[in-house]
Amino acid sequence: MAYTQTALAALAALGDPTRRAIFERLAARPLAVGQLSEGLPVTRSAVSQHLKILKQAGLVADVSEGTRRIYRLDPRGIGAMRAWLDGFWTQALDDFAAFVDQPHEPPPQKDPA
Amino acid sequence: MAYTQTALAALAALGDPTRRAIFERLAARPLAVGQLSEGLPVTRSAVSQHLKILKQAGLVADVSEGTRRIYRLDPRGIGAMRAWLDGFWTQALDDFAAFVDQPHEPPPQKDPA
DNA sequence: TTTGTGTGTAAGCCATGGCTAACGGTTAGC
DNA sequence: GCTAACCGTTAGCCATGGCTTACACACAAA
Repeated sequence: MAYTQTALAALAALGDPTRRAIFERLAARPLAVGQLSEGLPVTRSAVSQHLKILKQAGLVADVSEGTRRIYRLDPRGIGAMRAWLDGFWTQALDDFAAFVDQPHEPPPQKDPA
Repeated sequence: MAYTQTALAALAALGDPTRRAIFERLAARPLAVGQLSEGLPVTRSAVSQHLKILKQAGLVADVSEGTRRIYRLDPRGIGAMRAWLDGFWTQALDDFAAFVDQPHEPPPQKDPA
């Protein structure tokens, strides 16, 4: 499960509101750094720093186009997060069903050691 | 799309490493707060504060069991995150395919207004 | 009621990290 | 060559938030 590290980095990256805004903005269409910063309440420098983190997390990818640098979504980070979440999805449903079906189940023992 | 707010709160909550550790620990099995803090490098008080945030994000749910309080995973928050991610998944694949199929596509215009 | 267990909460400290300003580097065009 | 446009990086400031300590509340057993 080598995707775990990528998934954790992606989760940490998308924990910041500004990075989520950048991510959602790139989902609409690929953009250069300057265009990206125009619609955001922070400096182009801040956007560049966030893009570095998003890129390391596998959430975005960039392509040089002359002097400009076009950023777009990268499926790798998103896929890693999806796989990570799916691991808990069925487990959460099972736990939920257990509490519904057996509400009087004794609680887990204090120290099974 | 009322799940968006829940998804954003869940993303912000899982951005913290300690909260991810709590979340993964609860995925193994439901636990009380005391048991939860025993396996973590922080105080029980810190765990309680994190659980409050995770609960508000719809990621965990709790049930009173005498004086103890059993926490388990809540499918709602996880489902909201999955739905939020799926909205970008196909878009990311499309963007990726566009860059692969047409690498010489002209960059987006500077200001379409 | 009294005692002990289990938990949530408030106050405060302090490190993490997001932000701006300034600089340096690269490319395109003249 | 020179100039302009675009971007990444650094240094440093400062607010956010995670942590601990101490306190307050709820429940169970005696």
